[in-house]
Amino acid sequence: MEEKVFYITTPIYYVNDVPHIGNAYTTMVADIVARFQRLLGREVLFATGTDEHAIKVAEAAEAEGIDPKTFVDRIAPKFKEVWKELEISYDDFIRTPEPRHVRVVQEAFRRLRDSGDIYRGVYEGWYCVPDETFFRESEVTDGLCPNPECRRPVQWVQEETYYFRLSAYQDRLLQWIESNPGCLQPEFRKNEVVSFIKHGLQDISVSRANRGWGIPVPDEPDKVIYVWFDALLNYITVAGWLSDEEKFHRTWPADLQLMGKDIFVRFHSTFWPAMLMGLGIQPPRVLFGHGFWSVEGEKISKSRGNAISPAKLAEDLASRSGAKREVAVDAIRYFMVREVPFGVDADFSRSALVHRFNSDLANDLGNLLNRTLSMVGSYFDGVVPKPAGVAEEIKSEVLSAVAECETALSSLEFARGLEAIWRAVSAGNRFVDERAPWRLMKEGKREEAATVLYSVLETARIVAITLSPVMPSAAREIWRQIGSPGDFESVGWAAALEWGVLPSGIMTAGPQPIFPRIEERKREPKAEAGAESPVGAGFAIPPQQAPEETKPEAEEPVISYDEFKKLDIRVAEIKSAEQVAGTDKLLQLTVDPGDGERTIVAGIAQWYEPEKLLGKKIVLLANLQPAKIRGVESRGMLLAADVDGRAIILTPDEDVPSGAKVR
RNA sequence: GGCGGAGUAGCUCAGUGGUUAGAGCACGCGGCUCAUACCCGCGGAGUCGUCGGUUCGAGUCCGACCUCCGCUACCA
Repeated sequence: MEEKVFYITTPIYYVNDVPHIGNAYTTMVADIVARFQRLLGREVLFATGTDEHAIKVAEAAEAEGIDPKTFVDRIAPKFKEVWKELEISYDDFIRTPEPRHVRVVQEAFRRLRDSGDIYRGVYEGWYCVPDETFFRESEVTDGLCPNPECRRPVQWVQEETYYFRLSAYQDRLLQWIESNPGCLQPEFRKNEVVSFIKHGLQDISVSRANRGWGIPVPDEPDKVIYVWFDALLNYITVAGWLSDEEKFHRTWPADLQLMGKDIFVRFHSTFWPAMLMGLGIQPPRVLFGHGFWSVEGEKISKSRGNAISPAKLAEDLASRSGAKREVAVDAIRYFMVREVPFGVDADFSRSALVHRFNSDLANDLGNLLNRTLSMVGSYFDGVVPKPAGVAEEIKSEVLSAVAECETALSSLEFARGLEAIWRAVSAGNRFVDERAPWRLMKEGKREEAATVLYSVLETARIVAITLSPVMPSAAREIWRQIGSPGDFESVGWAAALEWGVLPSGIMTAGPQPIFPRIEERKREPKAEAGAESPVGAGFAIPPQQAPEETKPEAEEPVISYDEFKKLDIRVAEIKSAEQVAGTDKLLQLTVDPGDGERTIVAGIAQWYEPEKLLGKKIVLLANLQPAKIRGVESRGMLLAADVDGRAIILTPDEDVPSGAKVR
């Protein structure tokens, strides 16, 4: 008997949405799972695709004066391009207009109609064309679509339509959920589904008037099939339903269907399994509704213009760090599954990405490889040394990390899996530190040094394997640099469970930093972490406004310690001072806050003479947004006591060096 | 309004009723010098949201309340 194929799906995406960080996330996660399963030796079918029959699509085409098919034929390939850039290893890419799919949809419709699950009725009420959604009379109060994202005018329609008897599946759905623990994940979203179903399910309209785009209802060409009915069925089209029964038998039910939380409850956890039940097909094994990404704390929306393109983001990251483009893609994949537990909402911020990149990838992993290969180069001519024995302590740490990683990845706990890998990385760094091969070499203990370095290379080999589902290119590069022979693509997870596989005597490729550190600002690394840099600091994330400033605060505002930490206040020496031409209050000062001279403008001319200020130590707010005052750029603010409008400069109680931090 | 979840270190979070509540990051100090100014070690005055209860013992169980979030319903 042939083994079940591991079948994993993403939703199929609307073709009028270019992939952004949100829907790329679903696809990246699916890719990670697919690669992991292949690594474990499973045959995998990983499917994604495009949903092209929406009325929105037809309208967008019309707006450009072309027919819908031409329109989608132009857009759909762009998805493939983006997925390729993001290293998405899909096996099948389905487009809903494909004949194999049209046939499935029509046949499913016909069968459900024959069995009575789809019946003819009349719909009367409000209809929102762009949303393709019907609303009850009570829901529409002002003639506008009740969907707050939409709010466009609705139409009163009265038409014959087909309904799917969703209401009949209430008990069967609840029973399915109850008797299949884990079929709806995460758990807290399962509860939402149960609660939704228990409130009562209404039959759902599954046809629309034919406006020249969509899959026609069998025998009734004046109607087309509702896009969700159409779209959901893609999952069984790909699996071979009606076209390849043998394949379908090996593939269905899907092992994992991933999607965002927005389409989890109503569509994937309710309508979809009910449709399958009506067709006599098993529901999928696991449906997973993950959380949403915000960007710099704000909801992703086209109108805000913060729907960042992951490909563009990778390009920017690459250019800022000097990493190869595919490594930058890997870094983004890493960030998105490492930053938060899978399932919950998360925020994508530039500073968090840079932080992860520098500390996890560059410092911990990259540098481990770099320092090791560098020593192998200088002590052993770049040849993998022969160990004198097995270093049990690091071996056991690494192998237990692998075991935990496997458990975690199997249960979709990616962050935990990566934490486990990083424990192996840390073990490597600690081992190098404790054994200090540079000291061993000085003491002439060459064999011991060989054992240490070999052990770390072995750690790197194992890390490369376990990391490869998340970071395929970086993993391949690690593999190459340590000189590991053989085709990396054909290595399996089992090779990570064994210690001592890397052959001695082979040449390494020498250290070439895979993740070059991103040096953001040379002189103020501390303030950088939390601060939002106001001026174009790279990355395609638009600068944010500061909304908290606009709220009127009647009471004395309180700031958190965190906010205080953002202030970079330092002692600075005044090097020169002169009146700003044409003003009577402003002095232009050259000050040295410890990192070189800079110019600031201060409104103290009425009380201080320029000559007397020379050499004086003042207190400077150094990271105030630069401003041009009377044509002079001021990069900082002198702090002074305000006594009835008069400024009194603050100076240190004792002489302190320029640059001393004030806190 | 109903249902559900969350509230633990500066931040993000772990934490089967059982000694002095943990991890990572950040911060501070020390060490090392192979390495991408990296890495390693050490450190912490936490009302475990509030109040009450059960218990020999509660971050953990129960009740009430406060705050935030999600889903759902907006029907007297």
